[in-house]
Order: sequence, then structure tokens, then C-alpha cells
Amino acid sequence: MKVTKEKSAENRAALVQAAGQLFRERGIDGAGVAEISKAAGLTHGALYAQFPSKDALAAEALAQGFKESFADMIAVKDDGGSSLTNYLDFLVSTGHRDNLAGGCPLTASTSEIARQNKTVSARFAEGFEQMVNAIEAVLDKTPSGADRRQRALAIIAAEIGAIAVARATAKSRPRLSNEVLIAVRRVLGEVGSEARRPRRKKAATSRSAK
Amino acid sequence: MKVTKEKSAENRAALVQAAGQLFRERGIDGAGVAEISKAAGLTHGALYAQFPSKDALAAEALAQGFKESFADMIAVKDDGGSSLTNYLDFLVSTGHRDNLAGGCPLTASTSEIARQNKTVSARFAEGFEQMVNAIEAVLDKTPSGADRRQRALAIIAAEIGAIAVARATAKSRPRLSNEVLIAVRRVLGEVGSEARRPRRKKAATSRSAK
DNA sequence: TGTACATCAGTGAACGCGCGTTCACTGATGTAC
DNA sequence: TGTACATCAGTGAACGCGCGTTCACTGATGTAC
Repeated sequence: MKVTKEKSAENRAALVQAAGQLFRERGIDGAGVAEISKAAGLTHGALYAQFPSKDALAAEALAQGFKESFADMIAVKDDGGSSLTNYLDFLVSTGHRDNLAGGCPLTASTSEIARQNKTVSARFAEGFEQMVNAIEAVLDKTPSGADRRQRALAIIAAEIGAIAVARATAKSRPRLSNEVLIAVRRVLGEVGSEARRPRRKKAATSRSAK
Repeated sequence: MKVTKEKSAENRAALVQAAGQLFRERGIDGAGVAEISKAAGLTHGALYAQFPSKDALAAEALAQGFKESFADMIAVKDDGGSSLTNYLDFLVSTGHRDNLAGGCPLTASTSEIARQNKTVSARFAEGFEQMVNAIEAVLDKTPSGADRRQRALAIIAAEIGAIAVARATAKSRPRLSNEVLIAVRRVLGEVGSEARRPRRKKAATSRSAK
């Protein structure tokens, strides 16, 4: 039974939305087309009327996930206080760890991406690059741009690793999981403004490095 | 046809070995029992004579992978120069990125672990903890132990994120992939000895933070 | 040491199941007149 | 505006396939005598 153009567009959006959530929750290989279609209130046949393959849906769901994630980031950016602090509090947190379905696609599917097709992995790389740019833009401007970019890259890589490890250990070692987040949050705060921030009180012993 | 106890033990070891490599290459869910058995020169029936389930094999393969990985770490540790430098050069490198089958299980399966059973995820947490301890042991001793542990946690989390991202982007954006490794390698070098190392030449402008 | 036999590691066919994808069909939509 | 009909989004049965696991069987091993 045919359906309004408008309704059809809604259905497509519902598929993308459901796919994004389920892919983030269970992994791209772990969520099936039947489950996704059902979550969108449709049958799998409808999915294939809208997308040529599961891969194509995955690419679109990934792109949409990034879009929403950046919207969240912008909302958080100027929440009072430093933008970097806001970003890190948002990204490296128990809230982000526990929000599989709604979290950033970067952190959810990183280690699966290498096994996906080119379209999917290219979208991932774009999202990563954008995320790095967002962080770079709010870093202290003191040192050279190259240095700033390196720190932004390291911050995002560390954030991804932190959430991945925190999720992997959350069930069997909840304390350890929290500890990872706290440690990474603190160290990244320092990395983000290291070159400009005065040394912490206690340090200052200056043996030359090795 | 029955087989020597010795031969049986060899077969078991071959299964664990093959499973470890294939799980790291394709993911735990991505490598099948048929493929693993074949790689070990056996049939899947033999696998079930040795292990009650694929999960049990996965747990053992993970433990074995950590064992081998720590042996590599120890070999690298006293390779001349600073131990931390040796560790980081080993862990955050294109070599590690490109060595799926032989690399560290931590970096290979992080984001899959949360979806595996308790035995598997507990083994993962143990391996992570050990890795953190190894790093902590070679960090500068200047600041408090709590601070040292936090930096060790952050270093391992960042290393895992760096390898994961580098692998995810290696095919579609090889330059970006390399860039991530270089950036993380450098920043972690600083994190590993931050509190003690004299400020880099160019920095030193000391506006107070924010 | 030689013989009889229970053990059990390993084989390979078969199991039910869920996967991604295809396809004949339906029937409301939206267009042509 | 009203009618006739082509379009095509969505349905649901069916496809081949590979998955993890089971099981009846084999036959060399290793033990008991």
C-alpha cells in the first residue's frame, strides 16, 4: 500500500534514527535489519524500498549520528565556563559512558569501522576530523597551530579510548570504570591548556629529563 | 580417533592461538568456530571436545593474548633509553596499528567486550589493570602515587583510542591515521613526564588560565 | 612383555536459528485527461 | 472538479547461507591383568 511522500520521508527518518541507536547499542554487525525495521514500526521490506542495502543505511545512520552529536556539542559549548571544560565534562563522563544509544558514533563504533565498507569508514573519518576541529577551536591559542592540532587529535583519541574502556569495564569493575573517566578527564584538562597554565603547586622540582 | 595426551594439548594450544589471532583480526563475533578450527588444522568438533563453548575459548584466547603481549612488553622495556619511551614507541606506532593478528587484545577488542559474557569481560579488565600497572611502574616518581596512577590510566586509555582510530581511518585516510599516532605519541610522552620535565623552550608566556 | 578392552580426542553429518536480500503482490497516492 | 490509471512505498513469504552447538561414530591410546 502506497503512502504519502511526506509519510514516506518520515518512515525513512525513523529507519535512520532506529538504525543509529541500535548500531550504537549493539554494533553495526550486531543489529539486524529485522530489528531495526521493527523499531521503526515497519517491515524489513520497507527498509529495502528506502535503502539499497544495510551498508547504505549504516552510512546514513552514521552521518545522522554525527549531526546530532555536534548539535549536542554546540548546545554544551557555551554553557558558562570554558568551552574546553564543557566539552570534556560532556564527553568524558559517566553520562556519556552510560548513554550507548544516544552517544557519539565515534565512541560507539570505532573498532568496528575498519571491518566495514569504504562508504562507512569514510563517513567515520569525516566525523572524527570534525570533532578534532571542534576541540582545536577551543584550545589555548598560545603555541603553534601544529601543536594545537596535535593536542586536539590526542584529546579526541583519548576520549574515545576512555569511553570504550569505561564501557568495557563498567559491568565487571564499576569502580575501575569510573576511575578511568576521572583520570582521563583530569589529564585531558591539562593537555588542553598545558602550555599556558601555570605549573601546579606541588610540582616544580626540576631534574632534567633523563 | 583418539590422540596422544601430548598431541591433544598441542591441539588445544593451536585452537587458542588461532582463536586469538582471528578474534583480534575480525572481532569475537566476526570469527566463527569453523574458521578457527580450520586454522588450527582441526574440525569444529575437536573444538567442542576441548572447550564447552565459543565463549570459553574466547576467555582463554584473551588471557593467552595478554600473556604474549606482556612478554613483548618486557622484551621492549629495557631496549636502551627510557622504559616509558620504549613502551610508547611500541604501543603507539604504525607497526602496532598494522599488526592486527599479533597486537594487544586490549586494543583489538575493547568496544566488543561490553557485549560479551562476564568471564570474557572480567579477563579484559584484568589485562587492562596489568597494562596500567606496567606503565605506572615506569612513570616519573616525582608526584604522588595517585597522580601517577591517573596518568598511567590516561596513557593506556589514550593508546587504545589512538590505535582504534588509526585502524578505523587507515584505509580511507592513511595520512590522518599516521597523524593521529604521531600526535598521541608526542602528547603521551609529555603526560608521562609532565610534572618533572622543564617547559619546552617556546612556551613560558604565563597568562593565568582563562 | 603381551593381550584385552575401556576411554575419549577428534570426525563429519545434522540441528535449529537468524542473518541480509529478493520478489510477487497490494492498494493508496498522485497524475493525466 | 471528477474519473481512470500508472506509480511505487510497504507487506510478508521465501531464498541461500553461515552461525554455534549436538551427537553417533571411529579408532588409536593407554590401562588393567
